[in-house]
Amino acid sequence: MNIYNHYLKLINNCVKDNKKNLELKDLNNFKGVILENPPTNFNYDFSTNICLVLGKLNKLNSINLAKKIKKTLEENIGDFSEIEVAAPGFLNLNLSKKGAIGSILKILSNDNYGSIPENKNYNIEFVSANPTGPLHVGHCRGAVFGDVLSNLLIFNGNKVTKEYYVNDYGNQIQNFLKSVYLRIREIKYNEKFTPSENIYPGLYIIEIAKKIIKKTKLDFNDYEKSKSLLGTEAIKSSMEMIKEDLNKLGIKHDNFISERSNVEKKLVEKAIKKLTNSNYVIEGYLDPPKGEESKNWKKTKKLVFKSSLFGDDTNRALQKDDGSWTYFANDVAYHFDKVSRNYDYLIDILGADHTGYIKRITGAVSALSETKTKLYCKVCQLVKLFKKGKPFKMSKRAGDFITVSDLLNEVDKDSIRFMMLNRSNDVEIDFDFDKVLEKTKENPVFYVQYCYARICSLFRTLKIDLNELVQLDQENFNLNLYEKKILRKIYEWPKVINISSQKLEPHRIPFYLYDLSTLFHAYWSKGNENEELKFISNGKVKNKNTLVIIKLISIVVKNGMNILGVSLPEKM
RNA sequence: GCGCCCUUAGCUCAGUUGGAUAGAGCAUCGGUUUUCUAAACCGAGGGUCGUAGGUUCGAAUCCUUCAGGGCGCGCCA
Repeated sequence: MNIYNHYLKLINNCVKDNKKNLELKDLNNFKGVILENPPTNFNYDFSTNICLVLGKLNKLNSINLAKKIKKTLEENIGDFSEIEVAAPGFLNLNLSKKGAIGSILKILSNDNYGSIPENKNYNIEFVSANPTGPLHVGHCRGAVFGDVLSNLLIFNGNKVTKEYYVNDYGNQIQNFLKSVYLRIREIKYNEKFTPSENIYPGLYIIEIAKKIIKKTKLDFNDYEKSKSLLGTEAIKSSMEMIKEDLNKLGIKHDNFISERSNVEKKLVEKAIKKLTNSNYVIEGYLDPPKGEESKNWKKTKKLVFKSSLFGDDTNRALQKDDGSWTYFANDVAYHFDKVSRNYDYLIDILGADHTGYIKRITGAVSALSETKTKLYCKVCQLVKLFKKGKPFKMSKRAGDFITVSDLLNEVDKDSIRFMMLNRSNDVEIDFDFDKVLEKTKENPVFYVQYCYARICSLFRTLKIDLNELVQLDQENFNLNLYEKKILRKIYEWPKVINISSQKLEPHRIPFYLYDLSTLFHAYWSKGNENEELKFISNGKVKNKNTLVIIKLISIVVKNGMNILGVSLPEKM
């Protein structure tokens, strides 16, 4: 239920019906006409630019047109109590008692107020961290982002498959397995472990090694012979760590797709065959890489994807020199698999360092699906850690990077989730440990949670179940300024959801919830200054309608926090 | 050199898909509590929306130029 859309339609239809009287020839399907919340100091429920848009289209003076449309609306729509013409041709409108009651009842009658049913089928791939160790903070942002985006899309009635692509194939995995092997030798045979360029120094490898020693009876005297078992056990053990961390963050994927098994299923060949048939893949040569001089580059003939057709700088190799598949080739195969599973949309959540990858992979999806499936790539920028205002460095080489579990030891899940979303994904986050731990207004999570806790406390005092239906007092319906402001904010909620899901930008939700909470806290505090504005007197609510407005806040806050996956304590 | 992202108050950032007098938080200064939870509220100051053009009734938002910052630019994943 979107109140703006409801009244916009009503207004548009009314104008259409009175087209002749209004001397309008061209309506252009009301393109660009909007109804929205006016700037706060105007004290109107809605404002519309209809006269500006139609005036321009029909070469009429906007103010004169506005005066006429005002009259027409007053004669035909009973829901407005007041319509103001404002320069340069805006119409500001206030809902009548009947109109306001109608909107409130509509909101109350809808369990998922704000939801805009789309009924599409999405696949969203996120995290997909290499199974070579635990998650670090960098993964955390994409993880939360993907999860919340999924929640948002589900809230809008879509089917969403949350997927993790397990990169259990390729050189990084080989390095990882070698590292585990060396650690096993260290423990079992007291061999000195010396980190080198391709060997992972991280101490977590020791834990994995211990686990594998305990679990198997192999002697680990020959790397080649141990490799297959190492492969399954070490990767399994990594994935367990990763899943545990995700679980602590409240994230659960539906599918884990293995790169290795895609390769073994010959999916790569199938995908490439399709692309070859449609002439997107050719056998050819690539130019040497730009940027830095590379030492080992050789010009060899190989299979190449024509990603330059899709705006990429250059075509991309599908094979390495030795003829084996590149990471990209395997990823093309994976996306071919996704395309063939018939989703309406694919979404990939990427880290900032993968920006350059977008054109080739969206190109591949476009080619593989014959432009039927659209892939959206969303990039999350870096998270910079701060402690007591100072940057908190982590070095991957030394293996002392900060893991998600380190983070979770200090900061609770709710704060992490909220903070990771309290920025646009295009902007770097300064994540300050100390600020997140604060229980003040400076920490937005607590501020919103506190708002809900206060509402719960209010209902507790009144001995009314927050989940019960609260009746409006229609006879004495009269909202004060605070309530009107809150109600106007409540009207905005479906719009926030709409834009967030259309632009795949969930960060709008925490900002909105914060604003809504501010209005509530302000209203609440008025009771301290003025006894009249207290909600309760002698254990009973003074005005049922106030209670309904507060109930509306609780509905929206609850829906919003559910999407964010942040808990809402009833008492704080 | 090329591609993507960013540039809005002293600091960190929003900005409703082109609308009215550009908004929050922090910081600074000043005020509010025998409470329906002060973990809160109220007030004040603070802006050439990076630059220069263009599009139009109207631009922080769209187009172009330039400047500054970040990320990326193997057949690594």
